[in-house]
Amino acid sequence: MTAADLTELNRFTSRKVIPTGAEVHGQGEPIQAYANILRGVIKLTKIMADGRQQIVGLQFAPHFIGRPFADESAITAEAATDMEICTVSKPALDRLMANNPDLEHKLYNQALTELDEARDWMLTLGRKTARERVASFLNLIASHFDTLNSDGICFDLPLTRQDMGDFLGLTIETVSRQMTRLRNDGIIKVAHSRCVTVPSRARLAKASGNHE
Amino acid sequence: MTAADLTELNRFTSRKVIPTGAEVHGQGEPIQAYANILRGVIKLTKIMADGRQQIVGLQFAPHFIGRPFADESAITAEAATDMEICTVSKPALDRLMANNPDLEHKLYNQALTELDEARDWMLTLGRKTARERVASFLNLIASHFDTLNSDGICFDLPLTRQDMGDFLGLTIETVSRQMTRLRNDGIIKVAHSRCVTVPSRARLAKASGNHE
DNA sequence: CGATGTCTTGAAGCAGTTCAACCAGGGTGG
DNA sequence: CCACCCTGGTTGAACTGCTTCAAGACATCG
Repeated sequence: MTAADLTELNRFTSRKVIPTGAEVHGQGEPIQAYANILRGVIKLTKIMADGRQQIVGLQFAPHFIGRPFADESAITAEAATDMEICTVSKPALDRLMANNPDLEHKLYNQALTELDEARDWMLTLGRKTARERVASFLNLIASHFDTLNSDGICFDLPLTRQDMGDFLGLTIETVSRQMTRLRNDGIIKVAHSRCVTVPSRARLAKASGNHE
Repeated sequence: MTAADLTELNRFTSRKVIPTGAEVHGQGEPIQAYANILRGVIKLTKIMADGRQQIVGLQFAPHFIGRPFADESAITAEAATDMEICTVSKPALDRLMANNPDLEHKLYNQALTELDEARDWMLTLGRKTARERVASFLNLIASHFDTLNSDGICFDLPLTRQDMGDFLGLTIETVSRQMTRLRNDGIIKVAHSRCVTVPSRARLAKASGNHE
């Protein structure tokens, strides 16, 4: 967004710090506000009546969260980590968007990116093996937290094993087993179960099925 | 779209009839044109290097096809049935969109709908059983071709069993087996493998896992 | 009619789930 | 300071739902 957009927006926004697990908005509830992520990771989940759960998207800073032009949300947005967000009341942003094609254009672009990501993930869910799925997830996270170290890329996983399972369409046990397999194969190094080092992005990408 | 939009568009469009299996544009190819579906069904697929395939979306008339603001397509768009489309050159529509926030707004809205649909399907791929997936697919088609009959809703499947498998993340054999199971359970009636009758949408929805 | 592509059915195999036990870290309270 | 528990993670063994492989049925078309 441009500085002007942001200044305009700031008049209707409020900054919030929210803890892991907090719900930003719930599935089936009316939408009252949008938000921007300043720090942390949001997970977007869908829940079936019998409790089965699927994470349908992860969003990182400085992403926009919300579903314009709908009264009710079909998904739950929940803090995967401790985070900081900047909320905007729905009517305020809707008004701003109506008068500002440029803003709408930017949000449109983000929606298209999310659509590309969602479709990428559909391939992962529909056609990849458990090992490839876990590698795909690690690869996704690596692409967002690329703290380069002497031994490669190093990062903390923003998700629990349960969340990883819900994102990958697997059980927690399968995720765990595939993590140890990837560790034994030397594709990742694991310090304390949440802290991962990737010596070679290329090898990880290969394990994820993205290249032949 | 408004009549004015359409008139403007028509100056840069050409109508085409294309047969089943024809590629509208291919994965990894530069995007040269958009299109509107007048009749028939488009399948959007992603293919892995080793040949595994996933259909990431189905589009029906009068949907718009294309990925604005990208030079290259990440997916293949292919005719699932014989169809009629109306193509628009990319530069022409891009120009029109830049000068016409209303048009962009409409396309934005469609992208958001596609995003909702993609995320719905992620739940299907990640967490539903084979039976539920096949029922979900039939339910999806039923919602687009609701020719009401004396014995319920009746329609022709626009996809082969292979395509259904690629859409559902299943093999062709599993799709076939679940179709016969749904038939034996009285949830559908099948005339000639492509022609299906649904006596009760409610029972089908229940089998798809959407209600408890 | 054979020939070809699409669909169904059966039997065996296997990847991922389920169930259960165990382990590690990190509060908390006695 | 240690026993306690509690949450999150790992590992093992048995099971099962889907896949794989193989054969046969059905329809359409030259």
